[in-house]
Amino acid sequence: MDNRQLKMFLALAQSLHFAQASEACHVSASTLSRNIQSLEQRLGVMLFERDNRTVTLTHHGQLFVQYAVTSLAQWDLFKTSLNVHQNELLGELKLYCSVTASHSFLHQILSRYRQQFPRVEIKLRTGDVAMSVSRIINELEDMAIAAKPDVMPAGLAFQTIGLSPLVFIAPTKRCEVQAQIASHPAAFMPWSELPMIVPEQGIGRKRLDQWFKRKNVRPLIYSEVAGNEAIVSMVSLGFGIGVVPKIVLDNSPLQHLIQVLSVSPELAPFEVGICTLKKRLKNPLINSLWQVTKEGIDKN
Amino acid sequence: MDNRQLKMFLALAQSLHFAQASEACHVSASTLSRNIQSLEQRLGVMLFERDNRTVTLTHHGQLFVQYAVTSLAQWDLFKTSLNVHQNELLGELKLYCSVTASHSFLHQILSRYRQQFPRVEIKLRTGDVAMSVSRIINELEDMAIAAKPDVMPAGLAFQTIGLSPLVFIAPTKRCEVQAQIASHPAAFMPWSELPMIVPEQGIGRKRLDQWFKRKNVRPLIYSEVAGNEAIVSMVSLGFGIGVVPKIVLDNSPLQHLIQVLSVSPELAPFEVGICTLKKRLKNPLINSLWQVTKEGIDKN
DNA sequence: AGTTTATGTTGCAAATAATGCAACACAGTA
DNA sequence: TACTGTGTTGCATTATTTGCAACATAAACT
Repeated sequence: MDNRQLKMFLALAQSLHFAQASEACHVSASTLSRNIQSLEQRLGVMLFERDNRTVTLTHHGQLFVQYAVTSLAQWDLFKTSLNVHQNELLGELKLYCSVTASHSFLHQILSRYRQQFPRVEIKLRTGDVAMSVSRIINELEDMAIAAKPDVMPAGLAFQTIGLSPLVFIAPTKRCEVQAQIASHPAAFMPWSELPMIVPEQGIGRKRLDQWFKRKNVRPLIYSEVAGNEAIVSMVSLGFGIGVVPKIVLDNSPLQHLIQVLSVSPELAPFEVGICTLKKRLKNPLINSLWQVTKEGIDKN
Repeated sequence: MDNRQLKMFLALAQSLHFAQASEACHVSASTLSRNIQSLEQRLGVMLFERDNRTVTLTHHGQLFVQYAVTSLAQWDLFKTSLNVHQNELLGELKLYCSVTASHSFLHQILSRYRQQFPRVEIKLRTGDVAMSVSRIINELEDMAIAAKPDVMPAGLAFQTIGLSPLVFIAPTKRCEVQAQIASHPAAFMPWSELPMIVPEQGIGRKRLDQWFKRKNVRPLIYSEVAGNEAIVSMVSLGFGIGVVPKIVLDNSPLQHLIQVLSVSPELAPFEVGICTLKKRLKNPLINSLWQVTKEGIDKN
């Protein structure tokens, strides 16, 4: 029937555990539950036996596994066969993203992409993620990995790839800043006296400004820099406190010099995705990466 | 991917005409158009060549026809195989509907149903369609063909099968009523002087009452009867004017004695469907007919 | 026994997506 | 030129899907 539903079914058939399967499919347990119910209703048969403690496949469920597997395989097969007949998509694609994104999100996408479209030359340019959207709109790039803007510019197509919490970071090595932090409990941090390293622009900056405003604190801005990696560097050297998406930290060789501060309220997470101009989605080159990305989201 | 979309695609591939195909699928042309677009986008390939005058399958489209056909066939196959393993659903199903419905809608559904579930005994009872819902709610019947109520009673599952305009009918043979009608143009019909044969209760009655109220006319009710077929009889005999769903007329052996009056505004059409209690949908017997009905809707 | 933990399901409000109408664009025809 | 037939698109409406929170249930501790 519907591939998404088949995938959910298979995930559950494999793990026999709603919570795990739902996580694997990036949906809530209730969604999974209701999708299975709908499948069962359409087939007029129970697929799983659940007794609130264990989940097991019924006989019909086992048969349906076979169906689901072959059905999904045939879909993949067909799509692959299209590529063959397409005589190899050829051309070049200008892609922009931050250093971090190139290590994490982009890497998995591109590796899949390259298998399917080996003849497309990817021109990858890295830079500050805050610039992504404007570079797309000005058509300096074909596509970009970007943070989801709070208000989506008209004509921009955005597809979320993942979330990353936005966290406060501080140096761990002994220094003035570190001393200030160590001498106060988290709830009484003297924000107006702590030097901040803040992004020059972009979502991170906006979130931070709002956060301080809400706390009614005027921050002490030590310096404004471009690029999340730069923030990590500055902070690790003891210049002050910074704010970066957690994923930047995870990929940083400097992470052992950094500690995450717990603050309240937490900052809203960073939403990372791939974007391009809507009108350019018709371009086969651009569409190809767009589609591969879309499928990549559920496949892990 | 999604069966509904595959069916739309095949319908279009067959007729090569959006308007026709969309009608065959019971959707608007715009819906069909957008579904095809979405399919094309997901595949990253054009399936049809349209030049605003003609529609033709592309090469990729032709390949996709094969895929779609086998994919749908396999789904059907699987569902059939379930029935085999189900070792024949067995039991009896109490079904209620009007005489007319038994001739039209129900007939096609039951013929398909019987093929799939030959061992289920259908206890069919016919009667006034206006009684359907109450008989269901009181569990006198398992399922019923009914007119969709204006406000759906809680716990009632209703699935629309088709629409039928609600029309005014009058006798064609020479008689007093016929003379009155013939002597007035449609726009100046003397409604307060024409004898009406009206349904005792049900949707038809409500619609009619509203219609007169809106026209600010107090109708001359000659008699109140139960059952649309009864209305046709009375009208054909010259007792007065009636209101019935057009489908009743189409199936009546008396239709040559009847004329349809055009009125303004037209009455909202009658919505016919199958209904049962929601909680009873879990019953495999009831569910089986429910599902067969659901699939029957798109298959013509 | 009583509490805690683990797990699937359901009510409900909010977010998303699908739909049809009406307007539009475009190309033959009268 | 006006008109007709055809597919597409903007937009408001409707229907569906979703996730959170509350619930229900059963095992495992204490």
